[in-house]
Amino acid sequence: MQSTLFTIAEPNRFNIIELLKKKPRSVNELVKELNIGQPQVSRHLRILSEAGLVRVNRKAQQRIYSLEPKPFQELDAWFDSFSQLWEERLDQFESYLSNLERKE
Amino acid sequence: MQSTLFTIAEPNRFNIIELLKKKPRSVNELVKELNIGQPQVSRHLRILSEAGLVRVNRKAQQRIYSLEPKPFQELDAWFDSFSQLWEERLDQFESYLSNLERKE
DNA sequence: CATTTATATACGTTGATGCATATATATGTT
DNA sequence: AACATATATATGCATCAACGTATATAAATG
Repeated sequence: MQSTLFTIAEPNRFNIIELLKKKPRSVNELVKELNIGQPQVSRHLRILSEAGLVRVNRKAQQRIYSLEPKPFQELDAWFDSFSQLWEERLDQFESYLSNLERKE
Repeated sequence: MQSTLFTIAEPNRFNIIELLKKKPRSVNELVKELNIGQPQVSRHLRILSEAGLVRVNRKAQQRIYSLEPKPFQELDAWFDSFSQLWEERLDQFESYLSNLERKE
């Protein structure tokens, strides 16, 4: 799951993911919307594919790429586990407030 | 927010974050729990600090590092935006099911 | 079957990043 | 003030990953 994060963090791959989140696209569509060459797009798609983040569907000569939900679910869950962070801080703030009250 | 992701994706920084999530720690505590040298830990903490992911509190010679909640909240929200992915798939599955029923 | 369109791969170059070693700074202790 | 502890920074080196160019494969079309 940590390697998933690494894969997503690369700026171009991040942009590809943002585009694919809206709707599946062919390689050429991605090339037009990004500012990198076709070989780079193909290469990043390959990396995303090997990481299990996208799936491919053939349509004539085109390859239509779309996002694979599972890894994103996992990361979503991981980031949820940080919610304790701000909840604890809120608790601390509340006990600070009740201390104030006691003093008054 | 994308740069935040990039900062987190580095394996050692990821581990540091996992440790700090449990509780704040001094540099030396982190050094003992990770398999890298003190200068590297300090360097990664600096990067995390500049990215606004951690805060420092001095305690004698020690520097106690802890996580800053905001950026994690942001990423949590970003990954939530992917939930549409699997919900849509679920919708498709459901309409597929109701199609089956109609045919029967 | 030759050509066009769509995509993938190979290769060399370059820039970024992490590490180890050495050193600097800051605080505490005697 | 001298020394010890805790942390930060500087530097040189090695590795890795992304890019561009060129080329290969695959499918459609005339």
